[in-house]
Amino acid sequence: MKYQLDQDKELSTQIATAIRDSIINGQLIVDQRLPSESELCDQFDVSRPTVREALKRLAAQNLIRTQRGATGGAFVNKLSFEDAYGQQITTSTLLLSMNAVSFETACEARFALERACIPLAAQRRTPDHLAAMRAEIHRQGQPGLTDESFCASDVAFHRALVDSAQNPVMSYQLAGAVEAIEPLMNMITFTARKREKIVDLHTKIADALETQDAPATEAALANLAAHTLELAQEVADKRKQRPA
Amino acid sequence: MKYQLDQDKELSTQIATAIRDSIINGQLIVDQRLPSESELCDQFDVSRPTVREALKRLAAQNLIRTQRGATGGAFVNKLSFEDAYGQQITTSTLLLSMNAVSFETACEARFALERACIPLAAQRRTPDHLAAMRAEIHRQGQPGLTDESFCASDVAFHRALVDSAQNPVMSYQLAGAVEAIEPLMNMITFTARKREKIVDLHTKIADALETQDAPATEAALANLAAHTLELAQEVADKRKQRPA
DNA sequence: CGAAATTCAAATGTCAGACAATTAAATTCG
DNA sequence: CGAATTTAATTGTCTGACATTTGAATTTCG
Repeated sequence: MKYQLDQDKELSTQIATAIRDSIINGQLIVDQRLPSESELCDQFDVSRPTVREALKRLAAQNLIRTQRGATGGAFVNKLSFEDAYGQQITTSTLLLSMNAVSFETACEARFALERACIPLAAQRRTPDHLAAMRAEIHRQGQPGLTDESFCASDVAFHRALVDSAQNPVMSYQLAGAVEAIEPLMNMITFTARKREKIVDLHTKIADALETQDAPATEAALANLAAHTLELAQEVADKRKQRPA
Repeated sequence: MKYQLDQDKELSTQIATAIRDSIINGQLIVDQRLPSESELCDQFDVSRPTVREALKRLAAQNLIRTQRGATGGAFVNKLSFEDAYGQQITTSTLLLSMNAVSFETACEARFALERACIPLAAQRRTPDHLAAMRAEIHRQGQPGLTDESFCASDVAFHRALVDSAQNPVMSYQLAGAVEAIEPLMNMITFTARKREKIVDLHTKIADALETQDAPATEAALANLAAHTLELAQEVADKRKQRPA
């Protein structure tokens, strides 16, 4: 294997990029073992710490895993959907908070994308999915639930909805949109009255999904979207009055 | 700043996690300088190579950037939408190829999510967006275009469509779905006849979007989706006949 | 002979100290 | 005062060593 390195960047970056490219274009396949660290030192003509920094960069992206011991080494990692979910959620959450994305914008994206799942969900939802959704709805009705737990349950409800479309690629793509909004939702205070309303809207969604009525489900989701935006507006208004 | 480290994992992982958490929960804010490497060595009671491996992990996720020199150091990086796009596309592409996701599944996800953009796109699309889409359509009609370039133009067309909804969160979330399918599309041979058909379908989408007719745009997109699946089916059938 | 215990070797994980390169600030000098 | 120089702080890289882990080879013993 011969590597042509870039220029100007740090060595560990160049090496990480070279190896990453080899993985992407298929020269290195899943579960294949990379050369040992000392072999990589020779190949790239750098010291071991530099090689290790490069490998850590790749490990941070779940592109490789390392094992110690006699038959150990660095192996090309099969990126799992689960790993990808996690990365996706972390990145999305940070992206929203660091760029001060408004609740309206995030909400709009979330509900628009979720709507895209409905036709498939109506077609494919299983009793398990419906049960998961109803379980969260029930949880949301429990008194004494903290606002954080209520939001977490809300996210779980929507995740179940998305998963019921039974398309792993969609579930992955939507993970960020569904989860990253949670920190923003956590700024809302959910009174008993508000929770009741949301539980009602969630129930209507689950009911429509159960009858496999896609248009009705879309309509119910649209109602929830509108209601959520109203809640956010209230918070924004209060904040404007007393911008502490 | 006091850190409570996990256990059992490698030191550089623990340190990276601790710092990442500080960034996520807001203890470290954008552009804030982290302690110097030697200070981190003292804080975590590890050697410099170990600290550096941790920092490289964070750098690989665009969470920090480093500068050399007297006033240098590691700084919390503001994760830009652009950076996030890139990560998203890389991850999505690898996810699809490593998990052998079928063209049908990826296609279904892509068109379903893209459909979610239509109502907003119909409302907000600007002449610039329409011009970008028509430019790609024109390109797709050029004779002598390679299949790769044709696919790249197709991706650019869809990206323009998504961007016309003018919601950066949606553009980000869809980046993976729109771009990651390109390697799969590249396995299709686009004859002149097929290209003509696709150009026609693209044109219908652009026309409908121009008149801000959301239902018509959705219908046109659905036609494209159906046609794309047919093409994929052809390829799959051929492959089955002669599974070389 | 066969199985358990031991040893071995290879690989990653960590440490210590040094020097190189870069960069902004401080200092010096015309 | 301004330009050139020096200095100090920081990251980037190298060298070499030792620790730890782990599978495989070897040895030992029933």
